[in-house]
Amino acid sequence: MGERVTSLDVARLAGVSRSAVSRAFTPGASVSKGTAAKVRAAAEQLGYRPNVLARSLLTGRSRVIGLVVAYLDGHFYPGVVEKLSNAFQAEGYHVLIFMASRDAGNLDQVAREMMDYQVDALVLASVEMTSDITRQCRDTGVPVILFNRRQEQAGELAVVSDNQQGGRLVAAHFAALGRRRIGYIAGLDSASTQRDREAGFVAGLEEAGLRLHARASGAFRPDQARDATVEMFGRADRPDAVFVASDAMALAVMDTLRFELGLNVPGDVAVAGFDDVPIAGWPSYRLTSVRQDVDGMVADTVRLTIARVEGRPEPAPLPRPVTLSVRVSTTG
Amino acid sequence: MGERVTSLDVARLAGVSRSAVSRAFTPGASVSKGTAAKVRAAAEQLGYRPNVLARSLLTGRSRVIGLVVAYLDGHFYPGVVEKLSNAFQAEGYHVLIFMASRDAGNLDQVAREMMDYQVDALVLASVEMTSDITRQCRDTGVPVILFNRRQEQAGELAVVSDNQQGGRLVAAHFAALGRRRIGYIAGLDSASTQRDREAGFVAGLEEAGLRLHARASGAFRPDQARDATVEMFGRADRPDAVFVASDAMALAVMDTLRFELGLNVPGDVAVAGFDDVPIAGWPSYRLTSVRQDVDGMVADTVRLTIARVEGRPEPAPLPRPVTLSVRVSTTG
DNA sequence: CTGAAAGCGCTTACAG
DNA sequence: CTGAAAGCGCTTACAG
Repeated sequence: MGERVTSLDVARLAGVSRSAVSRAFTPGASVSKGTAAKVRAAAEQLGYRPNVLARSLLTGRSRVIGLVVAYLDGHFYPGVVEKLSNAFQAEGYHVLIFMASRDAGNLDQVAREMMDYQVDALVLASVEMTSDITRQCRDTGVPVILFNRRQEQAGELAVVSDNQQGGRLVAAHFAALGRRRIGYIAGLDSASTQRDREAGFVAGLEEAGLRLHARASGAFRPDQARDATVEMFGRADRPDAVFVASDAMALAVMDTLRFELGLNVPGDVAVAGFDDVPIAGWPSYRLTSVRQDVDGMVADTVRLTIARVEGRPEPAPLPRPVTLSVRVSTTG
Repeated sequence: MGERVTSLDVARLAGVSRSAVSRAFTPGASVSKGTAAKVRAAAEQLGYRPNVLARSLLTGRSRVIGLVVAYLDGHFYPGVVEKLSNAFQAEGYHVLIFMASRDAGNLDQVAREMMDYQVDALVLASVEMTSDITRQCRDTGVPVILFNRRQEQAGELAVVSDNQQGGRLVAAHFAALGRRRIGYIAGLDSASTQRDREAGFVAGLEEAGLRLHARASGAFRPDQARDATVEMFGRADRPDAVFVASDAMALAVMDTLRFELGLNVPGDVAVAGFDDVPIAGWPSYRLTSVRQDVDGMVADTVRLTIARVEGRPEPAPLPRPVTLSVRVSTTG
């Protein structure tokens, strides 16, 4: 180990006190130009950098945000993690990432461990059960922000898209295309995204004088979406359009329709998804999909999180508008 | 904020000293059963958990590993991040994630910030320039482990696949299929993965009495891979087989060949990639690809990292063997 | 503007 | 096995 350089070493070399060193590294602290310059020179020479842990112990602020994610394989959350990290970094915060197992069985332990690290706030993305974890954090006074999930419970801060509007857009699109036998492949019902997307979709169908013709659940899993597709399209009166609650499932649904069931998309079936992940635009798929404003959601999340960490009573942002990326999978 | 519960609060309630509380939370410390039980009961009642920051300050160990990644959109690294996080969590470590921008321009700053957080080690994945960062860390005595990258410089610890062997496998496969006009679409030459894959591929061709017919660079970017494909296959004497240095590019190459150039895969051109990402197996692609043993690499990385953190002189592991997942894109 | 002193919450020799 | 004391590296009122 290289000998750890402390503020005292710098102070001695610069001929000032430890307080002065600390001030020289604190933006806006009252320190004369000369002192600051001497400190900076000495610090440079010794390779000194303040120990963030020691600072955190004093200030009670770690400038670390705990980010809990469960799925990194659905093509949606990797981009989210990247953008959240970058955005927090730009604000002088850093991200401690915790993987929750898919069944959320270890969520309590994860929550405790994050608290142990004195994170300033917790951002939960792609996590199913959040009641326990949020209660724990509230007791400790650590703000919790849900990303892409609402929680009915009072007092939860959530950043979401207008998922209902997304469902409604797809319904209107299907209706305008003249499709009549409409199917829906759902995500996990424990997720507000699933419930909102379906509610909006069904409402949109009703507005167009239509109703749901078939429904199955793919639980946000490609393999289960495949099974749901086989079952839904193996029946006599199969749908001529299907809305799938996420692209991760919708891509599997397209593959199943085309390669297993020999159906033409969109000739036999129009397919629409949700998230507009990069692959949706690839030539092999050209999947019509509801696009979330991820950049906007990330910006809202960072602003909301930092406000809460700093004790400002920033209100939860409005749901972000979504748009429909119309592609060949519905229009031919 | 909920009042912070400290070890002193617990000590008072349990009628013991702070030392006893500390020992009750330190596995293997000498403390009587009775005392430990009293402490545990009091801690439970107060909701006490030790402050990891304070402990780190004393012990000089944060049990935090800094993970630097640049690309989270190539379908390969998200799985890596997930597996690394899980594996470190299982060993009682946690992962502070830092996004390096693609051009690595902010790598120095990222390195400094990680040091500020007193990470116990640094794992660098998908990072191009690593010389500065590794030197900085060596000065501080923080171990640096490269994931999926070698560095020629002495003393670097790297965990890699046998990339040369991967290239060789593809060459032998193409030769066995009777392909003669062989193309290669390269990644960034600054990456050892690129250089090793190409070297192995060329060596394998030579062993089969073949040589490279065409070469272009896609720089590990799908869009540049598309351009390279258009150029390589727009010429008269186009290849009848092409090896692409990563699946992220290979999938784009397949799309370009089929949908832009109207070529049949593998009828006109056999295509092989590297990484065997999940999409490679999807019905729309069925891409032959070199599979890396990611689980093995992760295990090596965690073992190596922890050994170094604990001061044990674990040697760098051998390159992990790779296998070829043969699919329709080469065999029809 | 500057320094001495106290203290953040914990662990660890040191005695007993 | 147990407790009192020192100290990890820093910041922050408090005087000056």
